[in-house]
Amino acid sequence: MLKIYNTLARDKQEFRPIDVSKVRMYVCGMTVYDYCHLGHARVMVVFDVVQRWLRASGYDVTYVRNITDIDDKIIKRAAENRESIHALTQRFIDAMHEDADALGVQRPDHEPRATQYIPQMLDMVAQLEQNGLAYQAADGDVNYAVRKFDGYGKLSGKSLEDLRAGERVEVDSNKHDPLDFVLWKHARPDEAAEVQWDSKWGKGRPGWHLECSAMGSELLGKHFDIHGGGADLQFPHHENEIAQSEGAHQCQYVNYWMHNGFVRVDNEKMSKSLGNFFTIREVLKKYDAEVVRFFILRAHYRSPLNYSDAHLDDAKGALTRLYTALKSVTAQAAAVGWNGDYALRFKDAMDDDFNTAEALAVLFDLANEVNRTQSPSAAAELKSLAGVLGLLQRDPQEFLQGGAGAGGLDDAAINALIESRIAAKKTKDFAEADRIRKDLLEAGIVLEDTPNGSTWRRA
RNA sequence: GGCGCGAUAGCAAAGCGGUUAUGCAGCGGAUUGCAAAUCCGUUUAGCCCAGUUCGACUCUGGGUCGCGCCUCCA
Repeated sequence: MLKIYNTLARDKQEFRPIDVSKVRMYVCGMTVYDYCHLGHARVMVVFDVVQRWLRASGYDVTYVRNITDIDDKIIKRAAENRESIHALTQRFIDAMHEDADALGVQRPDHEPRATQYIPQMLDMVAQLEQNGLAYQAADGDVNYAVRKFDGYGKLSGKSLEDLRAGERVEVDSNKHDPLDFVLWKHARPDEAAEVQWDSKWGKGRPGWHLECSAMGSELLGKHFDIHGGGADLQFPHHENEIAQSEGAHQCQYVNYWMHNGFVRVDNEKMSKSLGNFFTIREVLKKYDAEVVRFFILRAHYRSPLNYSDAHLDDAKGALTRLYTALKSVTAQAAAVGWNGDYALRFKDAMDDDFNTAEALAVLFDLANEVNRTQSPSAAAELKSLAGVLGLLQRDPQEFLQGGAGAGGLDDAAINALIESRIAAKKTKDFAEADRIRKDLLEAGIVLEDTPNGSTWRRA
């Protein structure tokens, strides 16, 4: 039985979908005005694994991950670049897809863009206004009246009084209450027509929180199973989503809220504002994408994850061990059989709030068995279980010999050197054989002699 | 100030009230011409102080330290 840590309950709970065999899941995706960084990579990989595990468990999953393509930062960046909003966002949507594909992240079933759901958002504002939860302020903005919604704070565990004590909320005299948030922003005279939509409250554009509420209910219904995102979205974004959706629809919005932990650099949150971020494509120049995916899945999704080259090197070494086991024994393609000891341990780990760290430990035990017994069925099990996590699906040789940098030895040169070393060994000229091996090692090539000849991999 | 999370061996990172986590690194052995890879064995743990218990890294309370949210953020 799958258990999920539900932020709403602050506890692990047994997962019971609304429809017995179906799971409807929404994850907050990217605001597309720049390249994705490692923090974005974590959300994508973590919820990709959630989605994969739900499917592996037999559920019919509908997975939605939105794209925010209208927002203050996008408008600002487009103006700086002197390009249209559309050109800017399309460019970074394409880049995001490249990054996600490289990391083995499967495409969600739907990737709704905010600008394509403006009518649904306006309907929602109208419904909120009708329910007495929204009002148009003097400046033209339509705001959400937070104090009129009873459950405000139930997700983040904050009370309105506590928030007030924080004194960090900017005072805006147009709001009835400083904690009210914007549903519909009135158009400014200097803003391009591209960022203005007509509405009964005048020209304007949606507030950030509104899109997820509107797109979620449009694609998954007013009440769905799982909503995920980074821990920094818990408040205010997800809290506001609940206020909007439940305030408009008068029913429970989401049953299970999941939040992944941050990627850190030097023990600090990786973020745009701190400027301490590494883009995915930057990291992929140096490390294999599967190594990055493995690095992310090595930690539990709610734990902090420290980024450094040393940690990536460590992940690379660990993944190399798994591929090395598969190199020695051919694994025929096989569906996962869930009756074996390893498979059951793996399943228990994944069912325990997606404990990928534990699941990977099972993979290493299985790799030991493969190395020990050279059993093709054990190798097949290793490959199929890893496949559930989106790992180990490549040809081992390709992984182990991949990553040649520019200027390095190519395969032909390596093989030629190996041939001459074998010739030297035949004449017992070990000094020459060792010299060749040393030269190769200095070029980043590790030789492994086996009874059947020599193989190589990149260090 | 309010709310929340965490502290595990040299590094990284899990489970668990009593029995080997796991990966890397180290040490000993097997194997090898020597290595590498692999296998076998093995050294390093559980922030501090109390309490509960026959027994706590694991539960409870109190400290200390770190991190996050309260403002855009995955």
